[in-house]
Amino acid sequence: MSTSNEKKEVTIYDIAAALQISAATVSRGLKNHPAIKQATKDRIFAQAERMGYRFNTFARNLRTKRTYTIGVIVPRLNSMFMSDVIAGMEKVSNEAGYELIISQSLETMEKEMKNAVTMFNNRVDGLLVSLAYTTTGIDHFKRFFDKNIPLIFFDRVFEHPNCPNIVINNYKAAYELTSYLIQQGARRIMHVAGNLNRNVYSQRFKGYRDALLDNGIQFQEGWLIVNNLSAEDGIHTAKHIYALTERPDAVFVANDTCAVACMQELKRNGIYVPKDILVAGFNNDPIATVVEPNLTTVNYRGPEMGEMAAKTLINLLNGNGEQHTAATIMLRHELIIRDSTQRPQ
Amino acid sequence: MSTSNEKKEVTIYDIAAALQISAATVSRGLKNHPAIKQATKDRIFAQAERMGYRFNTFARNLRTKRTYTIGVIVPRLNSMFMSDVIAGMEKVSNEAGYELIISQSLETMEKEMKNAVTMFNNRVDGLLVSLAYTTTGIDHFKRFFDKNIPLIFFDRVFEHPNCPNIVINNYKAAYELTSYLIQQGARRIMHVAGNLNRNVYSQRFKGYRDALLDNGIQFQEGWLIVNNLSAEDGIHTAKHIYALTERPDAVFVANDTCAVACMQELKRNGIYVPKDILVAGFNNDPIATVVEPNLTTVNYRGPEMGEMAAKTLINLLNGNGEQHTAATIMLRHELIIRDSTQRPQ
DNA sequence: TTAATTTATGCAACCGATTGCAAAAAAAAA
DNA sequence: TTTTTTTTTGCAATCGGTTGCATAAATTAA
Repeated sequence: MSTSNEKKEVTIYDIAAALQISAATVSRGLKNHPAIKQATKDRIFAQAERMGYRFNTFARNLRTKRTYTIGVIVPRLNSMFMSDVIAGMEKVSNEAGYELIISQSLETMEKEMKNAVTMFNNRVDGLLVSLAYTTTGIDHFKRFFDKNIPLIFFDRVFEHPNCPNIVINNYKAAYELTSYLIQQGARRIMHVAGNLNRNVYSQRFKGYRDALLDNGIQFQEGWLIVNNLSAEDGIHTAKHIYALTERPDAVFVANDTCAVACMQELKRNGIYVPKDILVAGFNNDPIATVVEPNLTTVNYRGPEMGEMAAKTLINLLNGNGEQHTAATIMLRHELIIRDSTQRPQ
Repeated sequence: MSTSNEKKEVTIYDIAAALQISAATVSRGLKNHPAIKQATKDRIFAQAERMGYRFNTFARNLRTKRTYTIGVIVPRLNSMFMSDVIAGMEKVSNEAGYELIISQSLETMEKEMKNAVTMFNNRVDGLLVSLAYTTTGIDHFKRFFDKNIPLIFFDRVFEHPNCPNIVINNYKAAYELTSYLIQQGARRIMHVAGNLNRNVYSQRFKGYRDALLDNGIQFQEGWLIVNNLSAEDGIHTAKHIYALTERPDAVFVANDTCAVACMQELKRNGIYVPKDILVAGFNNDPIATVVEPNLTTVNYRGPEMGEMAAKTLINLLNGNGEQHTAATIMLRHELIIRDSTQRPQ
């Protein structure tokens, strides 16, 4: 095993012995317990410092059965949005004395299940989850419910009596965006969605469809494309559109990655945006301002979502907010209009 | 405190009692110890399942003084590169029975120091670090050296006798890229670098400078711009270039974000890439293939770097590789030539 | 059938902080 | 000075696996 030239670890017993007091006093002193005289505390801290003491989290966890740790499971870390979300969570958590354990499901239910087990074994006090693409149910979180470990979904959520949800109003955002496209003169509007089992995509689809409906446009089956919203899917979508005899005059894609890829492939095939077709995305990724023309999209602030999720969880953990734990918290979004949907007159 | 309607936790003692055997046997059985008869193991596992037993990590950690946890500190999570790195680390770690604790320094030394303390208190068995932008020294890792906790730097590294480094050959990559620009006919080549205290930027600068030198081009002080390589810095850089009386005919920027922003701002000011000026970046971010023209850059595979870093660390932890722990491991990179540097004839 | 091996299991002392309760010390009241 | 009250501090059991060493059980050899 490991090179074991580490010297013996210093414990509160060592400090107690050196100071001729009891370990109990040291334990209390170190955590600033009011029953300990200031003078004693000072001596304890000084001695701890002098001996190079480090607190043993495990001994405490073993005893208290709490870890002051929050588990986070997200599909992927590599988006500005997720990074922002996590930064927000970290801020709130650290201020409240909690640590974060982060893991990514890489969009598969299988990995998500493994992550859940790991989190469970690491005895996180609570869990913040945004569901993977392929997740079909949430039985893998049952153990958390059984043990009364609070679980909060954010962004990609699941309706469950035990779980508050933190989301944006995907329905409304899609409705607004679609209405805007109609207002720009579009009549044949396609929608590229992700897995409709995920709330974010089903809600966006519904918002889109209802906007059509409310504007007297009959939704046609062929206008809906469901795929994984990857860049490759964007290219496929463009090819599909290109091959249509009756082409759409606008496409609303449920994320920016796919929208951008689609737009570029359309352009390569001589279909220009926004001249020939309007394109809009969702998320406001950095690429949206790089692609030409710049992409119209929906922005929602990640830090806010992360903060809200962490705050809600910590309130639950501290026993506050039991009286009024909201089932769903909706954060605000904003439509960002750029050149990709500005029909030239 | 928390709603405490959780039932009593099941322990190996409960399993032992139910099966009329000793806790020691249960403990060994659960971890598949060869000294336990298969039949006994089967009974143990079945009983554990039946009683809803969950392993207590803390009791083990307390006893073994190992956590099977690896700490990871990175500047930011929100890049494809970092996400890839972490995916690679996770793969190798999980296969070897280790968990990852990930935190981001958000490019500041202050946060990095805090993260280091957290990791230390969480008793990670080892640490994988890529340094923040503003980090000026590594005293905050001294406690790890003192306790003989292995620390490996990757990408943004620091030379230290105790720490293996996992990097790419930034010098060579920059040298090759610059040579290529010269070959394309460029003679007045600017370089936009990040903080020169970070190896990645100083090495890229040196590679650039030596390539000039070796091609008989005299490096001029004004050709070097040092900034934070953000998008805003890219715009500033473009404005700076625009204002020059004697403009460069090529710019080599040390990352893609900044390169792209710079390119776009140049374009807005009527300076066209690659007609008027060649632009190259570094990293091969997704935006490099979205911007027009597509950006020439240097690719290096994150997963490989993550895997290598984790492997090296785990070898150290397991006591292998002590005889030949390399001080520096260099991974391969590749020059990716795209339109932004193709001078039209 | 008995002795020599091999295999399987148990004993019990750890790891280090926590905390209810009791007792000692110090301060205030009588 | 004695008694009462308030502060401080200590005792000791507890959390739940782990593991060296000893012993019992099962197998094999004699």
